[in-house]
Amino acid sequence: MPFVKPGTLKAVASRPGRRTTIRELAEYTGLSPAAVSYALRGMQVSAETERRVREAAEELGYEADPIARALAGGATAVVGLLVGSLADFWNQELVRAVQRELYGAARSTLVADADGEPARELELARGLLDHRVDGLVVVPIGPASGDWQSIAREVATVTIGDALPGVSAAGEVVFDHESGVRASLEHLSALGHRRITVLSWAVETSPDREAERAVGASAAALGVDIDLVACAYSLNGSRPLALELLRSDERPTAVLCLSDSIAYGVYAACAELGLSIPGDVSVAGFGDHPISRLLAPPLTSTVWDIDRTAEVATSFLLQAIEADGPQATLRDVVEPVLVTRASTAPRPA
Amino acid sequence: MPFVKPGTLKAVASRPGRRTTIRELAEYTGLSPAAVSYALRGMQVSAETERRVREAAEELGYEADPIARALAGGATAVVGLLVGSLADFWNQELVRAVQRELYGAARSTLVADADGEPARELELARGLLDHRVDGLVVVPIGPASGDWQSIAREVATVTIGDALPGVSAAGEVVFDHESGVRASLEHLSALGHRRITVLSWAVETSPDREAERAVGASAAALGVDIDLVACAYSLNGSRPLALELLRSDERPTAVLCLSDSIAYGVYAACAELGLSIPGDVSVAGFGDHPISRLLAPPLTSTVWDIDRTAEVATSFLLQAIEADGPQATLRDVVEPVLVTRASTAPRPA
DNA sequence: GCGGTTCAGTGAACCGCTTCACTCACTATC
DNA sequence: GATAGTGAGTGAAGCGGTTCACTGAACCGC
Repeated sequence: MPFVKPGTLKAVASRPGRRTTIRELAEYTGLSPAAVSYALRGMQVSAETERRVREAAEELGYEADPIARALAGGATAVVGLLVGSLADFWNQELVRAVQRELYGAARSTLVADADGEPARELELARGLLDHRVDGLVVVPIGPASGDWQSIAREVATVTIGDALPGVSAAGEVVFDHESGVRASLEHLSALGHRRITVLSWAVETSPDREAERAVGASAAALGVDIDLVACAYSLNGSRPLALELLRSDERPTAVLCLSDSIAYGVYAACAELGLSIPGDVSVAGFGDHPISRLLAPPLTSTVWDIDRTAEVATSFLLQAIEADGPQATLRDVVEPVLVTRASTAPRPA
Repeated sequence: MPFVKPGTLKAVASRPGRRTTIRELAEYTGLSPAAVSYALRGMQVSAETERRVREAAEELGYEADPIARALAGGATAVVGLLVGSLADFWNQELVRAVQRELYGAARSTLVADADGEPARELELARGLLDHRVDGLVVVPIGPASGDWQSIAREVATVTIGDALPGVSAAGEVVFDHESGVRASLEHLSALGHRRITVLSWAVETSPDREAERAVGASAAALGVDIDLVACAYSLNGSRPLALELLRSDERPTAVLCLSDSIAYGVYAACAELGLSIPGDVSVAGFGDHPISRLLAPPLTSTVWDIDRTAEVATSFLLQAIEADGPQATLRDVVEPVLVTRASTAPRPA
């Protein structure tokens, strides 16, 4: 609480050396520390006592120490946020949005960044647990595993984007990747593109992901040729790859990037090579970061509503934390909306 | 440590229910918990004992519990990162960069976002302290105050961007705003602009900031008219303001935005109003976010090297944490580099 | 051979909160 | 009217480290 709620400041600032402890509060109210502890959490005590304790807490500016509370097994009001890559702009926005929601719920955020390496995910998650986070929000990039299951059993866990199959998380906000991919490929196909390169960060890390499977399925249905290529998750990561790709003899006429950040790298590469978008190559993104519409040219992309995603995920998490026991998995599917802008155009003759 | 260092995973995963404690390790080695504690931190014990303890720790997969350590007054390996606004893209990148540096130093990050409200800063900083962060990285937006001084005394604090005057922080990575502003205004002035609007997020929150003072000084020297306008720190915040500004009868011919994010809002507004950049209005940013060069048109901006800033700030912080006592303030000045791109052009006739 | 250091290691208190097991007073039950 | 049952509150034992004050042995020089 103190981390985010008003009122703290004055109190803490006015302490001479150290903060008020529960024992002092107990002494002040003439109760035992145990009673105070219960009262503050609204358990076991009479209404009258609770009122008295709260009043005293107010007067003395008492705020429970999150660290002590954590050690004793209580809640910390800290939530862990584990993202696959902070270099990805969509994820950056997500962090902001989740942070904001959690601030509203009087909780702070321990952020961990797997930096594109799936192998780090579990390690980071464990680290978050070591810090006694009350809950975990994960944007997974790696495969599910038994370790995840055991983590999900230990702490309320909500996934965003892809679910962790076989893991009974407290909540899942999943993207309907399949329909997003299909819509994008249909769009490009309708523009006459027959050879499309799909750049995905997940090709190697979780190749059986829905999105990648959808690529194959849609391609078959549409009769287009697809090159599915693994690509780092960021502007700087995708630029070199895009350069190589666009320099090759068999340059595709269209590139679908499974993240806007990747598309930005393609833009940078095109600029370097003097290629025109969409004159020489059409580019589509995924996620629709707020900046994408401002690019030259504005990027065709698929909207995954960041604020709503964060809001739903947070609400799932808070519900799970309150419930404090295994519940049925809360689930929400985010439907994509394809926004066509000037970065995609009919295939050049 | 466990948060980030390899080796943890196996160990922790293999625990049946709970992790190894220092007492178990003591029993295993035949020493007292105190000796083990000292040994693990390389104090007071013989080399032989230290070796034995480390070996045993390895075998048992022992990792100190950060929470218990924190309560007892030790280090947590958590660093607090307080930014003025996570809605600002430059700050988002900074968070990523700092995170990355800290990961390299086996530390995790508690992120707090003042969301553009200076009044929240201190409260959030206090909250970070409650969580016993070993250090604090602050990108301040509000004024300095005695409270900051007391915080800086309690924990190693490094500021980025603006310093907190009067506060003896452990480190300061300051931007040479003055020279950045001067270069930008000279550039616009040289292009013939005589009425320039400067959009700054700091006008109200810290009006005596160097950057804002520099605006006045440079304007006088160059003989241009300046409107210094307060503006929220993000795309969505600046767009409405920009709309209003550009719709007015006295539309400026040039806008200098003291953050690229603000410039993005101006871009969005121009798009809505059908105004051409730089045909109708020249726009310059500040910070040079990696995306700025990809906009339509590419944004003239002032480079503040994010990765280097993060690197220096982190190294200052780590030095201060190691030193663990008041030292002289470490200081680094980041020099701006103006990059002129297509968003600025001669004043329309 | 003796007082004085130094070094390695010990025991116990403590950080501030939670919770278990228990008491005590009071009410409901037969 | 004795017994069980309940609700409110207490005491003390943790949680897993750190650290202070202390002991015992080895070493020092004279």
